[in-house]
Amino acid sequence: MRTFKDRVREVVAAIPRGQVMTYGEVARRAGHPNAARAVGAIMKSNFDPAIPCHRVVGATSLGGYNRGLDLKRKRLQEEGYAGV
DNA sequence: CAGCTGACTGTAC
DNA sequence: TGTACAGCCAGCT
Repeated sequence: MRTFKDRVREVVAAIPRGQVMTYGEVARRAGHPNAARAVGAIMKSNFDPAIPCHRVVGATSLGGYNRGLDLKRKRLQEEGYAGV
């Protein structure tokens, strides 16, 4: 039984380079439209380098990053994200 | 098993 | 335009 967490990890890992997704979008893609908070809580606990959690941003803010928000911004800019 | 926590989101002032 | 409040869900203790 894949938990919501596992699906979120898959969804985030499937985000193409240069593109970002909001917590709400990820939650929706994972099957839970209103579980944006749960997504954030999961990302926080997830230190797997295979998960580009820096591509997950908030709808009104950048959100956060377990390895340093500065690194997140840097990566997004390098990938071509103009939302910074 | 029940309660608390959190990288959210949308609405209201 | 910016800040504050309430509602929402799953994971973890």
